[in-house]
Amino acid sequence: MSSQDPKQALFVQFAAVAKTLGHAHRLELLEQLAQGERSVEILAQKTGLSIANTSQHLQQMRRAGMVTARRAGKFVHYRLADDAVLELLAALRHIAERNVAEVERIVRSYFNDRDALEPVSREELLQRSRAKAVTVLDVRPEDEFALGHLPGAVNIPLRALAARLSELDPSQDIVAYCRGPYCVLSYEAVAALRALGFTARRLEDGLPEWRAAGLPVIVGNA
Amino acid sequence: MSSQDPKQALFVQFAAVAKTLGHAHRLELLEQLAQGERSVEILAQKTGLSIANTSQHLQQMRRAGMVTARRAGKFVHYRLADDAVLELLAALRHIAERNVAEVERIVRSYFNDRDALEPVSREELLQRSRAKAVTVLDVRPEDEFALGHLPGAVNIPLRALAARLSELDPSQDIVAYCRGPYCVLSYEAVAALRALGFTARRLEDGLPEWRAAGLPVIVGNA
DNA sequence: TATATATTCAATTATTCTCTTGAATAATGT
DNA sequence: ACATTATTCAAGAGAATAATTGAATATATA
Repeated sequence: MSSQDPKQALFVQFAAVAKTLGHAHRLELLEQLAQGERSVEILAQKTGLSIANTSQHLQQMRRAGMVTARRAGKFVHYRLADDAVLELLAALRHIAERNVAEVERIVRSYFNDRDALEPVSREELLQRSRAKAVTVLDVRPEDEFALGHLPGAVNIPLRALAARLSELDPSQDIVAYCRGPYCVLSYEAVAALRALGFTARRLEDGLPEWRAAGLPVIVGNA
Repeated sequence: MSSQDPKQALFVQFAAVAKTLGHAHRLELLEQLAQGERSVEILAQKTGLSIANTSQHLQQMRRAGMVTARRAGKFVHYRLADDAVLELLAALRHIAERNVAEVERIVRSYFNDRDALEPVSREELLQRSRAKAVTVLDVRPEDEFALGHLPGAVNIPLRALAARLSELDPSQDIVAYCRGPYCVLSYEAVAALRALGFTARRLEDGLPEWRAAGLPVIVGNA
């Protein structure tokens, strides 16, 4: 299979890895896997794909070394193979943000409209959180929260937010976070909370990036 | 074009950028562009692709925001759009090296055989080069050297090495470099020089990574 | 051992991508 | 204006990929 030129042979391999990122469904699966280890069934349910389709995409990513699989009883659990996957995704985002007009348009028209404020940096949140000077709000679904979350975070999924406002202290600043840079949940949450008079901002990025930065995470049971 | 869900719309865009890396020819074009700005014709010649095919691949990368083009007279010069492209390529390499068996096999069977020694780090080379305690040898073709090279480097393309040994001081250590991590030129050069009794090692990575690290580069005229 | 469940495999169809060819465009020089 | 050169465009054949379906495999439970 490998050509005479080893560099060519390597480029073919690298291209195969890159090809794996070249599909929106797979990027969405990777965003889910960045939250933690998950079974095929749950991934299919979260993404709205069929089980067979989900399985095929996962296997393709496994062949490319992007994810690994582990069998536990009836279930096969997938996870990211490497922290470099997050770096790869971050670099992909940077290029698209800075050089693709359509991406700038989407980000401006949707995300900037909803939150003109700078996000809170991880360092700032860490300090304020240790000083108990802030409410850390995780707006992801319960199961993702259970898989791992920020120390001291309160979990109110976006869909339940309106019904559970009483759990939030109106006198304290709120910092909301969710799955990652373009997860809409925290944007929606912050917009809703501000409209209700709360002082709310978003954390930069999400849990996977917090974890990748080596900051403390409360790890739950799969 | 963009779906209701802005995240989905962004994933489609990110996937389009990634798809662009999913072809060995385009990775090779990017390696060339990492040396500096180049015209379509020269890129076609360096890669052995037809002009039309080269042009199409370049335009695809331009649409994805990976490269930019600039017209100068009859020629259109392409260059990398962003330093993040190098980061993206580095992350791609890391994942493939660490998780794809075939890549490990190629690297071991070709590159490790040729050079079991650790490469010289950029920092080490910078110090020894300033102290004039080392010969810095650029084994790329003349035109790539002219586009930009390390300070104080001597340019002897690999193909001319055997004929121009007299230009090298046998009493001084040699550090060879070329286009990047898997450019075979410096591996071949080091192997050949060692066989002739020289003390020779490779620089880690190549010129693009040296430049990306913010280290000094002698820039030539395009 | 028989049955249920989670996942993967295999085959099919529709779609997309690659490369080639020849023509079109854009700038230069006569 | 005309020919020349560099690049891009457009169209088509052939190859690769994506999603769907139903069958097959592997594990757990009765």
